[in-house]
Amino acid sequence: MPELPEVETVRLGLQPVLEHHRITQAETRRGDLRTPFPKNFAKRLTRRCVEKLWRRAKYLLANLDNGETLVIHLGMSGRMSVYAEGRERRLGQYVYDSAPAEAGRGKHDHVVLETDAPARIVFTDPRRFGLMTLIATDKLEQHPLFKGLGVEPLSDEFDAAFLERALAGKKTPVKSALLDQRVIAGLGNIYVCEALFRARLSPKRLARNLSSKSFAPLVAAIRAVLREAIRAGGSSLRDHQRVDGALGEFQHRFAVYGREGKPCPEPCGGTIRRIVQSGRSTFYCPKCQR
DNA sequence: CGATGCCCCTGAGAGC
DNA sequence: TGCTCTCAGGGGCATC
Repeated sequence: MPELPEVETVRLGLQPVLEHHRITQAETRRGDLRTPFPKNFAKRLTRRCVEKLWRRAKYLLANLDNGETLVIHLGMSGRMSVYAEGRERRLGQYVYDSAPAEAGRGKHDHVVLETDAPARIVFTDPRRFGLMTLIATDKLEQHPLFKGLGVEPLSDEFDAAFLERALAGKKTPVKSALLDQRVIAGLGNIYVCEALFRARLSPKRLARNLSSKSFAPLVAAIRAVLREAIRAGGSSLRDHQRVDGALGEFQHRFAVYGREGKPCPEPCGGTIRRIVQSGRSTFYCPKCQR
């Protein structure tokens, strides 16, 4: 589920109760997610202060005051819920409820953190494709999870010249190239489809065959769709929610994703098609995407 | 190097 | 309130 905008939405929601706050208690409710939790995971989190909460690609990272970083990946169905202790109150843009006794005791609630905000943070992940681990902060960049990651699409580094260089000579379809986290870090299936639609590029075009003048509009489309999606709180299809349980809104603005058989939103008269590329669904308008 | 398929796992929705 | 099938926002791995 969660692509860059959803992870960023979760980060913004966690920030007020996690950044510059101390973890007073940590609990894992099973031994593993996609991979086992590291040795003494809960113990190593307990009494640590979070100095900074940030995002790289689709990973959430919490720098701790002991030189380790808590790394979180939401996989396909991962979710974070925040409950503030005590009376309901406003923190940042979210309203938190006090934590009911059962919060964090659900079938798919795997990790529960208490912080001195005070707040309870619950990680829920039915499919368990998510990941939580601890990595020495000064070795993050060399770690296998991060070593090969490409450019952040919302950074200044990501421009037409970069993308032209990155895709040069690639025989793979542009859709697959944009999904490749070694090229651009954080794009997923939804936003690649939406960005290609906005740039009027066929997902089937080979990356190396894009004309030089198509990179600037493609970069602009990627950045715009990500920014709009973040502003909308991400897309809620099945699992994604804000940390207060509210739904994202961007799914109502999809031009092509999940709209197979429906008319193209442009007045071209085309019909949205679904094809499969690298094992994932691609949605596009064959009439206006060339 | 690149493309494809399978795997991890659970739940939702469609079709019967 | 059945059963079976397909599909899902990710990503790692094996294979050809």
